[in-house]
Amino acid sequence: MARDLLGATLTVRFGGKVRSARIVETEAYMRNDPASHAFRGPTPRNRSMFSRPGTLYVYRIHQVVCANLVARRGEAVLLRAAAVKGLVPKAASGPGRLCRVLGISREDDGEDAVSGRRIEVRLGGERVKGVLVGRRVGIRRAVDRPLRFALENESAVSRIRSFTTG
DNA sequence: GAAAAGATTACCT
DNA sequence: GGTAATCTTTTCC
Repeated sequence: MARDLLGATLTVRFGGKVRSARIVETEAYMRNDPASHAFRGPTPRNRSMFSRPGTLYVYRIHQVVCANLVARRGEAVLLRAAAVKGLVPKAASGPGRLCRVLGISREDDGEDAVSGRRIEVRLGGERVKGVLVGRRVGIRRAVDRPLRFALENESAVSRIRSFTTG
């Protein structure tokens, strides 16, 4: 699903406005994955990660928030970068910047992104080409698993140098 | 209760 | 390339 979300459209509704973005970088956090927030089972923070597929899991880290989409119960995809319509490419390069520029906050934690009240993810439909694969960023455990995905030739992708495949 | 760690970012050299 | 800022959650006593 992390792969399939590349090229998907993420739409967020503010007050009266709509901001739309193309997802260009993701990471997968799986079951039995020591790097996953869900590894040690449900806690108050990661509760929504065990909810239905399509649920948003939004958490705070340092000074920022990051957003995930639940793939299966206990597994989620971190949205790392997107190309936002009408903004410079680097505006949403990185999970914290992505949430900031799209107005995603912890109040969105647990919301459904498929039926889409405020936030909606719509898959592109066609299979994208030129997918880069690499190690996940910023983790200390399970660092070697190839669970980071990004689109080639997208300047919104963060830390492009660290990819191993592509 | 207290301490440590962290799916980051901005700014430094 | 490295590190400080900053604050919430988890874990441990």
